Amino acid sequence: MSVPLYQHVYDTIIARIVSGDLGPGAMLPSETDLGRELGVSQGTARKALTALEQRGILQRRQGRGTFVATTTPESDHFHFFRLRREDGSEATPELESETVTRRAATKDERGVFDCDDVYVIERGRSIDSQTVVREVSTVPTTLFPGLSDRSPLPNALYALYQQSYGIVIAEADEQLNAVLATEEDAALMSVSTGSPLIEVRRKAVDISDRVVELRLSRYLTDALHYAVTLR
Amino acid sequence: MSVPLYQHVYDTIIARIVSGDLGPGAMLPSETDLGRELGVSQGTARKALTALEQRGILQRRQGRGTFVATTTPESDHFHFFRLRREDGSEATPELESETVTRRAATKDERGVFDCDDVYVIERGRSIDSQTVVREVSTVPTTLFPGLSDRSPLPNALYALYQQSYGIVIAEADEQLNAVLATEEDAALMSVSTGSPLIEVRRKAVDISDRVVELRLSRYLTDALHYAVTLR
DNA sequence: GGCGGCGTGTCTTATACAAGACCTGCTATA
DNA sequence: TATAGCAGGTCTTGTATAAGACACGCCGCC
Repeated sequence: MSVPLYQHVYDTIIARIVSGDLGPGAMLPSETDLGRELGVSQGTARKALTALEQRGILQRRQGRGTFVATTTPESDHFHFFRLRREDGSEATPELESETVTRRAATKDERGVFDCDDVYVIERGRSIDSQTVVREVSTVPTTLFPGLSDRSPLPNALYALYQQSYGIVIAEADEQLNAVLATEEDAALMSVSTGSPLIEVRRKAVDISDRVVELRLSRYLTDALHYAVTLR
Repeated sequence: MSVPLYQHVYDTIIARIVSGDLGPGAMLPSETDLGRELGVSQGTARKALTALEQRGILQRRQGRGTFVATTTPESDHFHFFRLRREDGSEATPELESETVTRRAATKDERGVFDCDDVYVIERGRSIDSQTVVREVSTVPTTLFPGLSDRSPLPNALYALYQQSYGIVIAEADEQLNAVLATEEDAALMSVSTGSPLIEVRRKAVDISDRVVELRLSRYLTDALHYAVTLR
């Protein structure tokens, strides 16, 4: 018995979510039923559910049941969108401009995506009527067929990924640098060239550990800041 | 019975660590003994230990025992120091300059620290022979008596906090902005005035949820970046 | 509106065995 | 004789089971 039983339960649930068998918001069987179904005890099923809950993939409510976490534009969006106002409040960005194009993947992209073509989503977004975000997302066409037909895309891309493609983002690795605004930045963001910006390179990973998106963002942090908690 | 039993076990262990009863690296009683000592079952003690392990406060090794996690300068330091080289490798900063002073707390500081006086630690740190970090840490004198006598302080402040004051940092809230280098920055970091920097305002919280440090850092991100993983 | 039942997750206990780490002592071998 | 190495014993945590008491949310019945 090399892999523990609870790991099997864990993997099974992940597989069901990835396959679309369990959609966002779907209710899971009770711990007892799940255990019986998979041939383990309630406690073992519970252990797997607890682990999935802690990864944020499931939500449990006493008296109600266990549900697949829903990436609502409001709640989960701010997990991966870290800009906050100075008082710490969440600021919902508005879509200002968008272009979606398709092109051949670069060698690097082919390495992470294992795909020949990519969609490139360029967007400008504003908070409090000030354009403060400029970002370029790159996703493989194999995982997101027909994405360009859906333009304009919703504000919260990850909610779209989940609802329309069954892809649940679980993790995002970000690398931040301070840069100076280019003329292009300045034109879009209505600041002067040479203003300081935060540039973020993101690698987004879904619950089955595939890299599903690369993103390059530039944030204007005059009235906002990038907030993060380290534990 | 409003609070669960495992919570009591959890709190007891935290209290023992905070009081210095359990120092870094100390071995805890076995699950069985701990349970017997606190009047709960082994499984309940285990639940508390698991929660503490997940918070990174304890380390368990099968066959060995359970230990208070040690904040080694090498391992845990990088939990809260996020600068990385472009290839993602950890870069150990060297202390370039340091001054420790004592002054009266501002109104804001009094609010978070509940203390009249603070120590202010100003430091410049370098990576790969290039000064890239300039930071000002503020800590309450009540929690860190005699801190100024210890100057020069070790590179990893949080290891000092733990080893000499029994204060274990559990969480750091950071707010990042892009700024331009002032003349002061430029002089210390050997870059030209107006270079883009990342400014970080940090609030460090220990395991008993006290704010124990405020820190303002400026990072030069030409050859490095600030790396973070969102989950 | 209030009460009670039912289904859910939550907490706690008890027990058993598996697996890793360490020590001790025996034994085979040089 | 000295010692390397193996076998067992015993400590630890890790995994798994079963069972019961409890809390919460919901809904139907009175």
